[in-house]
Amino acid sequence: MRRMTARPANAHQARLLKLLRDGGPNSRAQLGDQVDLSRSKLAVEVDRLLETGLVVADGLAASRGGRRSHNIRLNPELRFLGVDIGATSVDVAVTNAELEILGHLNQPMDVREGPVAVFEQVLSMAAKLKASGLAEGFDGAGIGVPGPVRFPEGVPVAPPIMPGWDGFPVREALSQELGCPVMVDNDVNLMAMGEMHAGVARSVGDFLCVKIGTGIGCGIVAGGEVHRGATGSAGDIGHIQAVPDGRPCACGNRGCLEAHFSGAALARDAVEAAEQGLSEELAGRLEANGTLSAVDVAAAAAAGDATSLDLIREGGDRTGQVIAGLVSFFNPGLVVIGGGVTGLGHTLLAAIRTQVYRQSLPLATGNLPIVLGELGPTAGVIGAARLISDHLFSPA
Amino acid sequence: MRRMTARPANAHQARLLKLLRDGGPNSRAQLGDQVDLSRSKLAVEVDRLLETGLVVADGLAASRGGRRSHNIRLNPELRFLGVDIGATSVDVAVTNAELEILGHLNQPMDVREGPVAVFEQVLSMAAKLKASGLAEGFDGAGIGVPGPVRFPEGVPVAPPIMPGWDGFPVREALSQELGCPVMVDNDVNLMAMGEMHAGVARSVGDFLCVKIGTGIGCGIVAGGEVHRGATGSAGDIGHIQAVPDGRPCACGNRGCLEAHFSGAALARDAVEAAEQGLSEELAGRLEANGTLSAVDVAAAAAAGDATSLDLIREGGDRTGQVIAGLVSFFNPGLVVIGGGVTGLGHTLLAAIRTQVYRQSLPLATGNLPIVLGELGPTAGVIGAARLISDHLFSPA
DNA sequence: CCGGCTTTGTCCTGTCAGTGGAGAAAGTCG
DNA sequence: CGACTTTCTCCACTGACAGGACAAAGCCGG
Repeated sequence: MRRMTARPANAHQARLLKLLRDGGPNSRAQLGDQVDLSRSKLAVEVDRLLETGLVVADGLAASRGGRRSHNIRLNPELRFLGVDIGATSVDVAVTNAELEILGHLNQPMDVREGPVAVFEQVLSMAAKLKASGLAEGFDGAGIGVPGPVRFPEGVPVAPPIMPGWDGFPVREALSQELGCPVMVDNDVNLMAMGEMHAGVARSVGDFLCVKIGTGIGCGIVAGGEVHRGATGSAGDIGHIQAVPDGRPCACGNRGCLEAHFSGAALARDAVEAAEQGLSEELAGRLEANGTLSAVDVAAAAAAGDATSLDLIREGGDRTGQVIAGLVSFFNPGLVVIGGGVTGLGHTLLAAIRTQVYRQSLPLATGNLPIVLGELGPTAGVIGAARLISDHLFSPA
Repeated sequence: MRRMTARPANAHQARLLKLLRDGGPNSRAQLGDQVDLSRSKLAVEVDRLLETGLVVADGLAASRGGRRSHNIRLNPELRFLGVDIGATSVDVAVTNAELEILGHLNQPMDVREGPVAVFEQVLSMAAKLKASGLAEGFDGAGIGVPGPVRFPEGVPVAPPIMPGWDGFPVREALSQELGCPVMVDNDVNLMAMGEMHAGVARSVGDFLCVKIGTGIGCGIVAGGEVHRGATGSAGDIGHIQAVPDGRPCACGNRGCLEAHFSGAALARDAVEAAEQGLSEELAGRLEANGTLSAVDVAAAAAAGDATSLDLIREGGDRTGQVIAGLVSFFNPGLVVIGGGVTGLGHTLLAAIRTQVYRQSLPLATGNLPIVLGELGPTAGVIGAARLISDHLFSPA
């Protein structure tokens, strides 16, 4: 199949495409109910969309007591590629135009190997997905990187944990390789978009999405729009001071949140605890694997290891204190916790909640749910697909 | 004169009104350059606005080498009332439709006297402004209160420092008394709007406006729009923890920013220092007045008093630490410092800057101006007038 | 099988917003 | 006084859109 190149010609068409994406197949009449256009005008726009091939009419729906309606849906052959580059792994997924995941691959990989090596990996994963028959090509791709991005250009800027990526033209390079439009964003923003599209944050206008993985970041959604900040570094909360004169951080300061709690910090603390003989559980795991990760701590905690539970609780306290400040400041309607360490589950969540509810003002916390993300590792790739679909489903 | 009741009939008219408000008088041709409409269409819309009386054509401009143009301007008889209720004083100003202040009154008053007493005061000040011939009536009023507001209804909610105001229908009551439309917002948000309209934040899309007065608050502007949060309490940063296990705060917690630095905290610390004999300068002033305020500390500091300078510096450090976190989180393009304690001037500013530049990431601070507000005590009333004019200059 | 009823989709006409060109009005300048 | 410029007005043409009439296609009960 030849890839789609059409874009909606006007705001009406854009609106219709997004309704079909978010609400699934619909009859013309159902669309008319949602879009405040006359039936005639609607019919015209739908016909034009049918001509472009962006949507198709396949078959008739069951009757509801009258003439049967045509099923209007997004072209089922459209394919988006969602790429989520984490600090230590790469996720690549194919979705249809309704952003349903058709195939998903995950591969451990260190971003610090640089853009060239990572791109090679991403492309080979995309090729594998294609080879398995899920796609013949891609109509668009979204990609998230673990650092600040100059959004309009799709270029990472001054990323602390990914040297070598600074200024690398991610958007342009990937667009060239894949032969389709590409949008680039920070991975945390994409997670927020994912949860907003298909996760816990559906229909919430203002929320925060805290991602705790190798580092810590926070997606900010205000009025339904992702807030990226003046230089694309909004949400970079890993280096907010959590502990005065605390642990030294890679950034040069002391007491940064990330230095006290994150996947990396937790692993480090666990190794320390094991070596000091504080926990047999952790020591055993360290001996077995030669190293420890957040997953080990989670497992040890699940097995009742007190030291691990303490580590998690303490980290949750630190994180909760910082989030409490952000809640006072931003007054979100929802806080989503996600990322690798969500395996720590309810021990972590309880600690965070306690701190936030204790420290923030009642008005801000009165009706504030603090919940785990619903989509887990797929939030990023869904958000990435959503990013590019938002772009392609807007008037050119 | 009968008050204006007309509103723009469509988006074009709204756009034109705002251009005239922000850019002053213009010819039809100049308007046409800014609005992307054909001359004919523009002429039609301008004529309709002339019919409504919202704008007037008074006289001809000097020729620029051809036919002289008509001066189109907002009706110079339009009057807005801007009200800024602070914790300890009330500001009331009259503006024309271009939001220029025609008259401004300030009166000390404690908000805790409750809405009835404060309203009486506001109305008498408004009456005095009318009596002095500045206005025959008001076409709209904006009012800021020092606490969270449920914005759509214009009702304060759970305001910590203004008991008795909770749920009081400010908008409705004032609208009834003045006989014109009224909008209500948090005072800090209005300060931000004021600085955005006519102050240092002109043409900045994302910025923070920290107001340090009796308490501390922060106006948040994202994408040119004020962010009010899920329950209207966004920007309430006074109770973010600045010092672990620090001073007890009225809110029940310890170490809140406001407990360590604010007009009230500074006065308290100054009295303490004077009583402990740490500063002759302050002790002298305390003896003279029987009390000390932030103004005294500012004066003492200006006179070189080391203790006062230390107090200011320490407060600036605390505030700077909190702002540093907010800068990392929000990544603003500008930080404005305003409110009563800006009399502390550059000592304060320097301390804040030092902390922010030291603690926030380079990308977020690289090109981040941290400046004092330009409008001083008029920021609030200008912002209030702007609020209601934004409302009235939008299609009904 | 037929006629009333419902729902869906199509067609057509009238209205209104908006464009762009012609030209009138009112200047400047040499 | 005439050539040129700028501003504003008028008018005819286009296209977006609403809303009603109507056709198509189903249901159901008799």
